[in-house]
This record gives sequence, structure tokens and C-alpha cells, in this order.
Amino acid sequence: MSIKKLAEHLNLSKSTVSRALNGYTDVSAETRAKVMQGAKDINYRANATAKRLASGKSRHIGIILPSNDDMFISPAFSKVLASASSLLAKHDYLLIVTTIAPFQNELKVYQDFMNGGLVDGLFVVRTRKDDERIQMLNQRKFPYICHGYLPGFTSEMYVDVDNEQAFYEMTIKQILAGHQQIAFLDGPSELALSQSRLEGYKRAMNEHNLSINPQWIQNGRLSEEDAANMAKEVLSLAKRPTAILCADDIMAVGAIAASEALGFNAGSDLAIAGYGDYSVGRYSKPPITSMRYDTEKVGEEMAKLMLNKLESTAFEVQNWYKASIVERQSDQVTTA
Amino acid sequence: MSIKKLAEHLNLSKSTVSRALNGYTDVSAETRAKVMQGAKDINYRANATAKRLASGKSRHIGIILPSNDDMFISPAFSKVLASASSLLAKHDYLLIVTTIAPFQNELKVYQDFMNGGLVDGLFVVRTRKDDERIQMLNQRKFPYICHGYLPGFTSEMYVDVDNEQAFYEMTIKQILAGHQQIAFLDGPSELALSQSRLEGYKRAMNEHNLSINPQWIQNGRLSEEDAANMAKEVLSLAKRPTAILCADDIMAVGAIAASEALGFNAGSDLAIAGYGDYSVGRYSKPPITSMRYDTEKVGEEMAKLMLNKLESTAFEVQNWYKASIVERQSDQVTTA
DNA sequence: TTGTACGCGTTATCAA
DNA sequence: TTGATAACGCGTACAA
Repeated sequence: MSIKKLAEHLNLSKSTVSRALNGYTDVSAETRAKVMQGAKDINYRANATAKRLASGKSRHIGIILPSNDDMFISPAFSKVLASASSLLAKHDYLLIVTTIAPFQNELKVYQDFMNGGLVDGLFVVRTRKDDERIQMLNQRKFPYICHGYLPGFTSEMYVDVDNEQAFYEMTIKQILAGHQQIAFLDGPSELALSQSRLEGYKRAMNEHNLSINPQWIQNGRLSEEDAANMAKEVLSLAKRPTAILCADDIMAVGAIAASEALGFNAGSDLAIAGYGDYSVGRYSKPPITSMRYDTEKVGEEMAKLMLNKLESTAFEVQNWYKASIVERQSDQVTTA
Repeated sequence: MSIKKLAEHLNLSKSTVSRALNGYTDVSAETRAKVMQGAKDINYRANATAKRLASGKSRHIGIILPSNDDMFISPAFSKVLASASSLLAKHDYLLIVTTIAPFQNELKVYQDFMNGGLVDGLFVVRTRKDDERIQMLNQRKFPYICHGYLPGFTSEMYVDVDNEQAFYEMTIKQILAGHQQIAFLDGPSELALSQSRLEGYKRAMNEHNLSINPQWIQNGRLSEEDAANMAKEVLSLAKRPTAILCADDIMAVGAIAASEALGFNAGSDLAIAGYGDYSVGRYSKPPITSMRYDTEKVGEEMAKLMLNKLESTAFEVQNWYKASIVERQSDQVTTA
């Protein structure tokens, strides 16, 4: 009713009004001015739903967050999203995010997002091996960009942090500091990023001919609680590890608490390191040695990849980001 | 094209198919079964946009997060949202959240959400005095529910935690422990919740005839960094406070760090307390005395209020939630 | 119980 | 440069 009303109000046809409104060139300057003014006058607002139905585009990008823990979103990814959202907004795209409750079917939520142009594209995060989401997206030929590399991905469809290399370097750091028994508290085992991190750890250990006790490797949620339990586990082993690597700083906090409860002093007789450079790690006691990467850039990259896919833009993209060590006190051991 | 195709495929009319699909009673069981089967067969999926245009409803609820800090969302609110999202999902509503970049116009994003039925309702959080968002919503008669009470709100439109009472109680706790000089590191001053918290603090101080040094009251973002700076500020005063109340646990972490840097021992010669019962506070050193409220319930309540407004449901609602003290070590002072 | 016909607010095609 | 007119995919009075 709206554009029609505006047209009647101006004694013009709907089509002309539409063209004027949408910046087409084949409209006289005079008419366009009249239309713009009339729109202000009657406070005209285009109906987004109708636009979507007619044009087939929504200018919305979606992201469906997994509901692993009780957190809606992790602090690190929070920054990535804020940055992606910001760049998309500059190109007049809106990022909409939702989460799935434990009782909901993940694939169904993805379908709801794809059906009928709610979003023009989807960000997929926390990719998994044989990810059914990817399969569905491919099958439907729906535009998507992944945060997290998977074998077979081509450079225009993903961005990732080199988790393998990151944990390789962190492990090497501990080895060079004299550690031989290094535990690794990893994230959920089904995640591609957990697997990569484990690979990095293993590669470093192997390179230095250090044998790995399978019990040193634990998997759990990226929470203080799970990490504390896992830390207790590895520290109760007959031959306890002298260093504990954690999949992120939150886990490191939990590991530090658990180790202190057992009488170990993180940062002096036990080395603990995290990942992600969360602010919690900077203010922890001891401050947590961690690894940081450019979260802002990664978010922008996701947005750029999406725009390249959807629009005619041709941003240069960088698929891999490197995490580098942030030296702090939690892994300083006085007696090696 | 889709429902039409399905209809042709089944040799039925579009309307009959539509009715069968949407559970109308005036369809023969036989026909309905045929339609359902046919839908499976050709993998029919209703176009959400078209439904929206025809029905005027989207079954989407929106929430626009403010872009105050670099966080997409705070840990406490993360849980609230997860819970709201979950309850909404049970009623077949989808919660979509977005954030606004610093360069974006907040009101414009709200408008985009309202235009053309992207969402049926909006959650408004972090309400402010003379909130322009509320004014716009009222003017447009757009359904909304607030997290954060504002004068004039009626019981069906908001849910809130009694921030005034919470900080009154926390302040009283410190007074009863012997403190007379109590600083208060509050959140951004424009937020209604910051104002309420300040009121509670003042009421407790006044009741006990304790005068307040204006310099004891500071406002800043809910971040470790801002809190650390503010703590340094108040601890450098000639007559330094013996207790510091913080607007949340993240701030308490920053305050503890700053005070230790200045040679004070939080938990023994300086009392520090937070709010929100974040996990970071449980693992802090010393563990942070805090206040907790039922985040899950609050989220559910938001969802229920929204459903009551949009649907024919009549959930009982509780507008106010109470935060209660979680006793830990950061405010234990050995010498009072 | 089923079918016809129209409306939802736009965009897009084709003439004029 | 403008204006009819037909999509877009679905819901829904109203008629059959």
C-alpha cells in the first residue's frame, strides 16, 4: 500500500517512484527530487519483506552460534563478530546472529535461515570433520564462508588461524624451557580446531623425540570447570606433567586453580599456558602466557570473503592468520 | 512457484495445499496425508519471506546490542540471551541479535528492524533515561519488552534486577564490617542500571550517616582496564577508601589488580566486591565477593513477556528479580 | 471439503 | 523518461 500511496500522492506511477527511490539513472532529476521530497513528507518507509520477495535479496548475513556451553559466545569470537558486523554494515549488510538451544535441531535452524531469503549468506563457525552443515550448504548451493579450514576448502571460502602452528610453537617453547612431560588440555574433540591444536602439540613432541603419555591429552569444554577437572586428572598421574598447555585462557584459569588446590605453584614449579589472549589472562595470577592473533582482522576477512562472494567486490583476502606468543608468568619455571 | 508446483504435482489447488500444510481443520485427513507426503517427496520448503508478506508476521524477535565496548556481549547477558532464545524457540520464535558499529546510527538500525516485518517484536536492553529508542517504539506502536525498568513502565513491558536494592545490601554489608569510607566504581552514568546502583549505595551510606566523598564515585565502562584506572584514582586520595564496590566482577578484577599494584592487599587490608557472579570472579585471587541473580529466569521472563504481548499466552510474570550476596574472600578485611 | 480470486508491497519487463 | 502489467510465494475471504 505504501509505495502505491506515495505514487498516488505524487501523481506518478509506482514504477517511477520505485526507480527514483532506488537510484536508477533513467529518472529525471526533477522527478527524483519530487519523489524524495514526497517520501519525507508522508514518512514513507519501504517494506523490507516485500523488497526481499521481489528482489530475492535481503542484505542480511546470518550466523548460527553453537550452543556448546552456557555462553552465548566466547570473548575472543565476540571481537571477531563485532568486527565482521562492522565491515558488513559499511556495505549496507546486516549481520544477524542466533543461537540454538540444546533441544533444537541444528540443521533445521540452518534450513530456516536459508528458506525464503532471510539471509543472503551464512557464516559457519567451529567447523567439524564431515560437517553436515557444509554438506547441506553445498547441496543447496547456498553462499557461505567458514571460520575454520577443512580439507578441500578453496581460498575464497574460509579464514582460519593456524592452530597447528600455534600449538606447535607453544609446545616447542615449553620443550626448550626443559619440559619433557607436557600435558595438553584440548577443547571438544570433534572440532577441527581442537584437532589442529593437538596435531601441533604432537608434531613438536615428536620432533624432539618426546614420548606422549595418552593420559596427558584430555578433551573438554572451553570452561574453567572442565579444565580444572582435567588438570586434576593429569596432575594425579604417577609421573605428573611439569607443563600444562590449555586450549584457551579460560581453561588456563581453571587449570591454575586446580593445580594450586593440589599444592602446585603455577608459574614457579608448574608451567601453564593458554591461548587467545583474553583479558582474563592478563589479570590472572600469575598472568597467563598466551597466544594472540588479530581478531579484528579475522572478522574483517570473514566479511570481505562474504562480500566478494555476494557482490562484485574483489577484496584481497588472507586465509591464514598466525597466532604469536604473549610472554607472561604462568609458564615460568624456576627449577627446570 | 513452490506451493504452486506442489499443488500441480498433487492435482490440488494452492489453497487446499496451503490449508493442509498449516494444520487447518477443514481438510480431509486423506488429502492432508497426501499433501504431507507430496511435500516430503518434492522436498518442499515454504518461503519464509512470502509467508511474512502475506501474513504480516515473521515469528522473529530482534535484539540490538549496544556497541559500548569491544565485546559483542557481556558474559552475564550472554546467559540471559541464551535462555530467552531457548524459550522463544520452544514457541517457534527465532531470536535474532545484531550489534551496532560505533559509526552507525542506533535509531536507524532500530528502524531497519521494524520496517517490513523483519521482526515482530524487539527487546530493548540497557535502558537509559529519556531513551529515544523507547520514544520511537512507542510512536510507531511497535511491540517491545525492556530489560531495565524506567519510570512509567507497566508490568507487562519490562523485567529487571533490583539494582538499587542489590547495591544497598552490598554497601550495608561493608558498613557492618566496619567500613566508613567506601568507594563505588559504577558503570556508564547514562545507563539506568548504573543510576539505580548508585542510588542503592547512597541510600545505605545515608542511612548510616556516612558522608560520601564525591571522588569516591567513579563512572566507566564495565572493563578491567577502566576499573583499574578508577581504582588507582580512588586509592590515591588523601583519605583512601577502605572498601571498593564495583559494578560487576570484571571491574572487580581490574580493581584488585590496580590495588595490588599500589601495594594494597585486596581481601585483607582492602575490601573489594563485585556483582554478577561471573565465573571469572570465582577463579580470581582472591575470589570475589559478588552478587548473583537468576540469569536464566530473567531471560525466560523476557521471552514470556514477549509471548504474552504477541500471542494469546498468559504467562505469569515476575518483573523484579533480586540479587543476593555470594560470600567470598575479596572483601574480608582482617583489621577493621 | 475444495477451488477461485485477490491481496501483501516491491521489483522488473516491456511498451509507449 | 514514464507507465501498465506481470511476477515474487503465500494466505485467505468467498464461492462452489
